[in-house]
Amino acid sequence: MVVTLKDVAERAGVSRSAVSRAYTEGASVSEKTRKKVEKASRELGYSPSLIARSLATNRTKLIGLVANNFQNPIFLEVFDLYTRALQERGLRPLLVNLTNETNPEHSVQMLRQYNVDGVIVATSTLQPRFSRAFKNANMPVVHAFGRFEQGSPVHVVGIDNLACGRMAADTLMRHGYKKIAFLGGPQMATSTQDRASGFLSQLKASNIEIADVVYATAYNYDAGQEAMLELLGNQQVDAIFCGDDLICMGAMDAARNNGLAIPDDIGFLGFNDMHMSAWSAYNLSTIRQPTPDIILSSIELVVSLVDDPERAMETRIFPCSVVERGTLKPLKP
Amino acid sequence: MVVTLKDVAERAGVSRSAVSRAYTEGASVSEKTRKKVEKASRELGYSPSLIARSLATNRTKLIGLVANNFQNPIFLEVFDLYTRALQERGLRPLLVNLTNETNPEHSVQMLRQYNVDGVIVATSTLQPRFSRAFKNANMPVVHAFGRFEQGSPVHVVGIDNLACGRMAADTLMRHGYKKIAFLGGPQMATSTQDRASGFLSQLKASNIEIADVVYATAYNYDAGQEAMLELLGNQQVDAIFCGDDLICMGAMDAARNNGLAIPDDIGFLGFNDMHMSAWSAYNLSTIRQPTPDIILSSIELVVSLVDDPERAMETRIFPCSVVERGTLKPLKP
DNA sequence: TTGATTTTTGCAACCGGTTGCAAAAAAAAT
DNA sequence: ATTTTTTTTGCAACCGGTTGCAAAAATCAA
Repeated sequence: MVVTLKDVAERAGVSRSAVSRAYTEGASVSEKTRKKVEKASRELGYSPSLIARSLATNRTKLIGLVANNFQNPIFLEVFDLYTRALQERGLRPLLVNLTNETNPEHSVQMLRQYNVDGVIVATSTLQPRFSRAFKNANMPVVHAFGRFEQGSPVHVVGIDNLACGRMAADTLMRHGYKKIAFLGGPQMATSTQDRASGFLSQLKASNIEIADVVYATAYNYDAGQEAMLELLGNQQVDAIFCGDDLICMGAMDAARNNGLAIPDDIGFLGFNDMHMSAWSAYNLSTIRQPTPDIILSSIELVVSLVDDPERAMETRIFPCSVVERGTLKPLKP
Repeated sequence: MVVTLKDVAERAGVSRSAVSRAYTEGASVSEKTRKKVEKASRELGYSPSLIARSLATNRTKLIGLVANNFQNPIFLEVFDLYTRALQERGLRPLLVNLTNETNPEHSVQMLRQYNVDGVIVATSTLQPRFSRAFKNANMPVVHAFGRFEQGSPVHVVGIDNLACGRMAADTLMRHGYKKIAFLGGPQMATSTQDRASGFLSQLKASNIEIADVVYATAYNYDAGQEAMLELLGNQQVDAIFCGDDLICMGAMDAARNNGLAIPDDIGFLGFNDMHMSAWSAYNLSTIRQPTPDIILSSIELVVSLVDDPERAMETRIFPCSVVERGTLKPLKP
């Protein structure tokens, strides 16, 4: 039924090892036998079984891609980049959806059963105990979009959320806003905490008192809308820094539904610069996170970790930048 | 280093077969040895290797999930549902990104190397030769969101796009529109062709002449916007049926940017009912595709195909429905 | 031509499980 | 207590590859 190494070997009149070697980069085979093997396998339509190879080599070419937010379109961009970049390197993503999962052991189990070569945790909202659990199970793990901190037990590739918070504060002040609020993502997410803390400290440093701080319950549109309604119930504000573009869109729609004009009555600054932020219905000024850089770098890192698990702990931080669009009033001259 | 069957067997004082059987549903083991095995593997932290099991059983529990559109957020909803539903059944999705891929053999290669148990092609824009190539490579394959047609060589789960096109026409006429245009997705997609053809035939049956027909070059926002600009250059229309919600949003924004009010100057009817369609910035009237039903059904089908590859060819069609929101003027009384 | 050196090859064991088969043990029937 | 039947167990082969090692073949040097 299915063509195996043995069939090819017989047809080519060589040993099984010879066939195996013909398919192994840098193995010791003469040009003559390689040609014979190639011919035979072409005629038979042979393609080697990665499963069998995995068993022998203890390498599966599978990378666990762990995510827990399938509501935010930014993650479609993330998956797109990951799948393509992994594919190009001959690796395959094994997608693990941790929405509503609370027990790290389950996920460890899943990934270990498939013997993944490495794990990339691609989210900023998963509790650190998950990546730590993978680490403890002896898998090479990289936390992409994770928190940047000293002495982290896992490799991190991401951004400096504190610096980004400060950048957001500077941007709003530069645009002349005074009554500034923060509308963050879920409060237990480290990204939210850091963005908030950088933002608040920078305002304080300029002697501007924060007008309000609210947190959305999730990184999605509905939660943004709800949080904005809560905020509107409080005192007047003239600008809001949102912890995420999607949340920001929810907030903007809530503001408009309450008769507020953007940016005349109220300014918005988002975070991420997802594709949709450029849509004219939002035209969102935002802080861009260099997603492709983070993704590529996290792949490089996890790949190198496979060959050298004891590699020195590393955190790679990429700079963010402000993207000016239409949700902030023009700069003071 | 890693705990194997043998280690557990030794510790439990039984044979390797006994351990294997303890982990196999319905195998012949006494309660006593099962307990011994459980205890030993708990103490050792054993978890069986699916790779090794796959080699022996010729079942990998991997399902190839083939997609080619990572720009349309509807696919994030699709991935979410697939990953969770597969996960619940002890299966894992192997995500294959076919953006820009033109050679079916490449994808066949990939999936065969990993010995996937089955393949779900989840897209309406992939050329049929791809799913046929999988089929020819002897993999159980289901085309979700595929074209419904007699004598299809692969199993299909989806909707009747012709009927949906007619439903769209009826809806627009019911709302009193007369100068109606069609703004489709890519013209070579079967879904586009069928929606167009059902739509046009139904208008003709009511003696309404179609005002214009244009096609977006991709199922995404930018393409929708461009196509709308093209359409605006032609004669006046008062309502548009778009072949996809995302395209529709692009078109709506283009219309608004040209000073048109929705639905007073121009009405829009979308397709899919993605989450975003309910956002107040669009509040899109649309035709709902029962995505969860299609996904669950396609999983059931591919799973049953694994055990019975010769199963009679089947096409499962789910009904669509109209979701009335705010982009069509109110019904005539 | 002969001997030394390098390259290529095949054997056989191994990766970590599953499973058909026959023997052993347990349970039921006589 | 003995025989028959049923259940449980271990042996050994197998799934489809890889790889260390020693033998064989090819190449080079003298």
